[in-house]
Amino acid sequence: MKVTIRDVAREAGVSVATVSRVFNGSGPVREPTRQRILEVADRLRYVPDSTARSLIMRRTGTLGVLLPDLYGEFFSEVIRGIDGAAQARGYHVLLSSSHANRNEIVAALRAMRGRVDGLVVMSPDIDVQGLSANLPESLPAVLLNCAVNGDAYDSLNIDNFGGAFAMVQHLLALGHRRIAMIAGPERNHDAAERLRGYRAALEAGGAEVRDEWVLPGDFTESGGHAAAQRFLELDPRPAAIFAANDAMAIGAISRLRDAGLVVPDDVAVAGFDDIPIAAYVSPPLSSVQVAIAELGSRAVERLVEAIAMKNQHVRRQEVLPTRLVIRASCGAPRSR
Amino acid sequence: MKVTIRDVAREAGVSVATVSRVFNGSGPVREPTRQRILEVADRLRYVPDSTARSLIMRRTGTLGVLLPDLYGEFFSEVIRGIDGAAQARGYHVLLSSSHANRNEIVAALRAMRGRVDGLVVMSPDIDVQGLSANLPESLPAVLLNCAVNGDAYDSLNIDNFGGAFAMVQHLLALGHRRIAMIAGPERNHDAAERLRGYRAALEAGGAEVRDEWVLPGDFTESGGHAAAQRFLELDPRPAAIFAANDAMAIGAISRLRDAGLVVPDDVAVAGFDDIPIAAYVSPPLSSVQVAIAELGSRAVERLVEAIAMKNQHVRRQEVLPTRLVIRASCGAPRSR
DNA sequence: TTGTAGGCGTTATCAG
DNA sequence: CTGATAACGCCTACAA
Repeated sequence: MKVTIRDVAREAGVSVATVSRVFNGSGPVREPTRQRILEVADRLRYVPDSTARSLIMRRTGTLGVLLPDLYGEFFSEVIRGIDGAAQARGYHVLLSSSHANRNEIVAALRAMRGRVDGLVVMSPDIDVQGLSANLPESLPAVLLNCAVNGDAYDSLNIDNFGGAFAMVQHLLALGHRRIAMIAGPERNHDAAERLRGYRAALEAGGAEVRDEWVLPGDFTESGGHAAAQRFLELDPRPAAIFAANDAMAIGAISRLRDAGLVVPDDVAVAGFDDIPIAAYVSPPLSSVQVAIAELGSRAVERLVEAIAMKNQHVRRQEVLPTRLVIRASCGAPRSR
Repeated sequence: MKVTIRDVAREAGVSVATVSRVFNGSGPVREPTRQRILEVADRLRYVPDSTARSLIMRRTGTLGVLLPDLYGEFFSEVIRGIDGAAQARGYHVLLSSSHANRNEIVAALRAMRGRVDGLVVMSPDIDVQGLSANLPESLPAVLLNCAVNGDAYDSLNIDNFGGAFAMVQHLLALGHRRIAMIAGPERNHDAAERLRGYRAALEAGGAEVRDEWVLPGDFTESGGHAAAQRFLELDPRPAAIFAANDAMAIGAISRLRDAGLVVPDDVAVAGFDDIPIAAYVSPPLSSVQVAIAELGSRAVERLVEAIAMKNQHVRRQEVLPTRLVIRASCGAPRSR
């Protein structure tokens, strides 16, 4: 049978209240009594039942994390950041990932109700409106990479627009005039912002903007590969490609190489995210660096704060800066 | 205030027992009554409190997952497999990752006690013995990639030895006689097995085995990069490199290229894991494919089974097969 | 078919 | 300082 606080109390010759006080540091307990209780508890291998605790304390000590169907290193880095920060603050992490559409997110959200003290929700799919209807007002939450409209939620975003703008600006400065883009998923917020940054930079630089130069993609290597295929059929063919993320950039480079093109001599390529592997591919990939792990840890910090404040705090919309990392893949165009 | 089962009962003019029966499908309830209760519950937005449920039912509906400090795509794939399988079976996933040493694993293990119905533990660090002392006998568990000694635990392993053996055998068949290896972390079980497979294949093939050809590594790209640096200083220099994982293989290729060497013409390279990106790097990387996501989902399947059987089932030690994926990076040596 | 009442293991509020 | 005892929200015999 399971050993409960009663067993310890009986064995130590005290009441359950005293045992409880010892384990919670609440209320005073005479030192000898304390020692005896601790000794007995240890001998009996007593561990407080966390379920019973959360029932009466109305606190689970758990943070819920809802993630979409993420790929590769981005996913693991975000989790690493979240998990690390949560552990540091004494919280557990209840993870639910691979949610493709809103219905799945909402379902997962309901399933987590009551099991967590707060929620980190990453839902780059554009419709957050429906989400808000299913987010209990009482449950603290931090939104990650969402198209957040007003100041109704705590949110954390990457500076997608600024990063894309800066990278395209850099490509222009290198002398590339015709720049294609491999876009991210249709309804993805990050993807949309990066596309917007691309367009804005082209306009600001007085470069040509053509719809046919925006190739559809899906954030995967194979998607980038397929997009590069379409790129090859373009006429005239742009001199550079800006991919909405690194995975697609790498997939694209693979296809270009198969076609006998040399990056960056024939086509310059740049990505977004600066995943760890970007520095090691061939040629090393220029990218827009975002502190992925920090995105996760920062979200947890904010969430824990919101929980402590019992939601009586001021909601903030934070935007994490990006940084250009220039490597060989976007080298200056072949001089002529 | 929170809406409880009592509120629903009162509002519907029945007892809490009936409401409970409706929500659990336990016991018979007259249809009209059922409908009325459901309607009231819906209107009141009643959701059963999972904490109270698990307290009395002695079941949390949650699976604990303990992972070491994993890198990149391997990590995300395992999680994807675990999470998917858990969701499919109606379980939640409590994640705790980035555990470097045994102490941390043990601490996380204690912290999870009582919060989960079972445990998936991945602990490739060689000392499982200490782990067993801290695993409550009553808690079902499945060990992943552990150096499991006997049949005391349910376990799941990759065929590290067989995969490494097959790949090195393939390199030998291509005509490479001198083959170096970039090893994984010192105390890592998978790494040790892959090294053993490498050595066995060399011996079986009558090829030379030299300790200096085993370069230390740590499963990261930068580790592979550094190992390749040491490889370049070898004299005579082997014609091929077998890296204990893909990340290191990619890091190594990067360093070789910087040195002006062409893969596979000057040096053949092969990796292990076959992470998704392996097919898209330059040159495409030959690797040993393991169904990473399946490793995770299979573990969950086994765990759920163990939970259902209340640990009264026969423990099994399962080994997942690997498959050689040959791409350009290990092409035949330059003819001469 | 439905209701009553006794826990599940803790914490918290009072008295003592 | 310590001990009863009432919640916390729910499930489940046992009765009716």
